[in-house]
Amino acid sequence: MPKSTTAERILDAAQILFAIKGFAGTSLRHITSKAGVNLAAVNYHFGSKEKLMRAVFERTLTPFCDSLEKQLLSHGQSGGEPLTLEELFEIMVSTANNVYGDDSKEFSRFMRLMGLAYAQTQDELRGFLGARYGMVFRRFLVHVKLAAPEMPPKELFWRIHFALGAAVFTLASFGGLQEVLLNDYKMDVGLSDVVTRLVPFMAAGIRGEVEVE
Amino acid sequence: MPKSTTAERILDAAQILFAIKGFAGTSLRHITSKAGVNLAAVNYHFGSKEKLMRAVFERTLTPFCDSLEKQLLSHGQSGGEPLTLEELFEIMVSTANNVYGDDSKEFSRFMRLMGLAYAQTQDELRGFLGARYGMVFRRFLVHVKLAAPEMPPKELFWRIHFALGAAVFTLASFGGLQEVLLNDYKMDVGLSDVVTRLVPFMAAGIRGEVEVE
DNA sequence: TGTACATCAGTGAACGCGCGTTCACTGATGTAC
DNA sequence: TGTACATCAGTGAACGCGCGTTCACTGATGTAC
Repeated sequence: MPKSTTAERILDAAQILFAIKGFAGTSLRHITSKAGVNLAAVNYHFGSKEKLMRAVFERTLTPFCDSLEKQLLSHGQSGGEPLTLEELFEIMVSTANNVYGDDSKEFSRFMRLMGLAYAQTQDELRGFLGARYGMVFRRFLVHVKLAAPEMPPKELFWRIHFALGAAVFTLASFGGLQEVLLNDYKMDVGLSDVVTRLVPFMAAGIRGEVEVE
Repeated sequence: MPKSTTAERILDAAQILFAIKGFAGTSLRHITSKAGVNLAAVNYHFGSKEKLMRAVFERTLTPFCDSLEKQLLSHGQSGGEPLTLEELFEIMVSTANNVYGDDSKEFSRFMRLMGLAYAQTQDELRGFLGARYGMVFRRFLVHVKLAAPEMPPKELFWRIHFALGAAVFTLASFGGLQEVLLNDYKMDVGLSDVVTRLVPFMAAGIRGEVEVE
């Protein structure tokens, strides 16, 4: 029935389990039994658990970053007005939507992985991600600077991370928060609902008056 | 030389290691060897690794939450003007400063633990923290609502989580970001620097115009 | 005051278990002559 | 076309290791009579 290859099945299972239990909390036996493949297949296809984790991140991040980069480049060379903060964030959102479709489960999983990546300062994952995807991030920063030219670089640096934090943190815990809202407020919300609220929040936070320095 | 008790030494070591490597990634042997105590002492004093983790969170969170609650209560019953968003966040900051002194290492560690707690939806830790500290959080929410009375509750719910996300995420990764700033921008920043920028960001984000619903 | 017993803090060694990884092996498919 | 060999995907079983936990034990301190 499943047409996917062994390597793909492993990646699928690993992505789901890493997002739930974290890297150290997920064993290769969990992954292979969920994927319905032989235990030794992980080391055969990926070499080690560590390399499997990189492959999971790479498979998730690469389509998103490639697509985002293309969007940013096309806006950068048109020579017109620089993008506003709202437009920039909307580009990120629509890129994510294009890549992950309307599968909010997968999107949430991706965000949980990103949150985990940040949580794990310790190991070499951060270095790997920085080396692999740092350029896209820096290109994005350039656009943010153009959108808020009067902001001191240091202040802007922090505000961008505040905004990213708000996004990653909220979207990674989306499942849990959705539950709270349903139980305490009797309100059912979708992921797109949150994203729609997130964009103006980030833009307003970044644009706010500079109070120090 | 060390006057602290065995249980305290274990808590100290566990807090540091959990913050760095996460819960699953830290073994009791790491903890006890760092603490310089016998391996069996963890189960003697705490019963299990799981209960040790709860004790770590409890020791870190309780002084902060107790102090915060006292502050909020004293402002709540004075019957004067409701607190502004900035004042509310400043209360959080000054409470944290009072509790953790100016030891930014300890503060960062605390934030990393909070980030980890959010990252781990899976296990029962979230439930434990919700049951133990939910009331302080709800009391804080009441004050936020008073500070932004015209905001629809659902919108406010999300914006508060956006703001918390910005805070937790940034402060948890403070060490790493500090390094980036030093390498790429040749700028050395302290924790208080970031907190000072964080408060207006959160306030501006929450106060921003409502665009949907 | 002395003695018997209880409680407490801590220890050393072992327990079974699940971990990531390795290895010899199978069987199918592709390639060379 | 047939045969020999190489490559590839996958497997089953075992490897040693570190894991959390347990247990019988020690020695110091406290309490009762």
